[in-house]
Amino acid sequence: MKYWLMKSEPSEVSIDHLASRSGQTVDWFGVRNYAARNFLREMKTGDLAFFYHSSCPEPGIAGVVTVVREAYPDPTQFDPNDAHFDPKSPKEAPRWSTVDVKLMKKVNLVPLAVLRTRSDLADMLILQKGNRLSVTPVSPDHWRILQSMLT
DNA sequence: GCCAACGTTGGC
DNA sequence: GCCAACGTTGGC
Repeated sequence: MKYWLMKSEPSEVSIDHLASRSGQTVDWFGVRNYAARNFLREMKTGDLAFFYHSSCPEPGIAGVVTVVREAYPDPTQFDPNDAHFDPKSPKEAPRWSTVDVKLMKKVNLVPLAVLRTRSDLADMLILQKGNRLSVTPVSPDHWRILQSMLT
């Protein structure tokens, strides 16, 4: 089993949106970056991920989710009315994938500013300068450390 | 709103 | 294949 960190803008899908959905499940639509997409395709049912709020007043880890459906074509790439429409994505070989994730637990936000104070987390991908990947792997060590910080 | 960093596009 | 231009991300 692997560990991940997945960014979402709370104005699009927040941890509370997820909690209020039927089955507390949502599909991770809209990833349009090849490196992030490749990580989505590596995910297996049962993998765990931190749900991270980005591009908002207080970015940070807001919850834990688990993968309940492995990668399948992201339907929004074929919808001309969707902001994530990709006219160049071939129907027979869809460019973009999504997975379904289910809420495990909501936690008290662990702010990015706190993550940055931790020398034992300094090499997390999310904390590297210029990192913009919306889906990143998390090492078992980092996962364990972060678990102990969640309340 | 600013801006650094990065990814993608497209001309050559 | 190079690289300039452009668009996007995302923290601050």
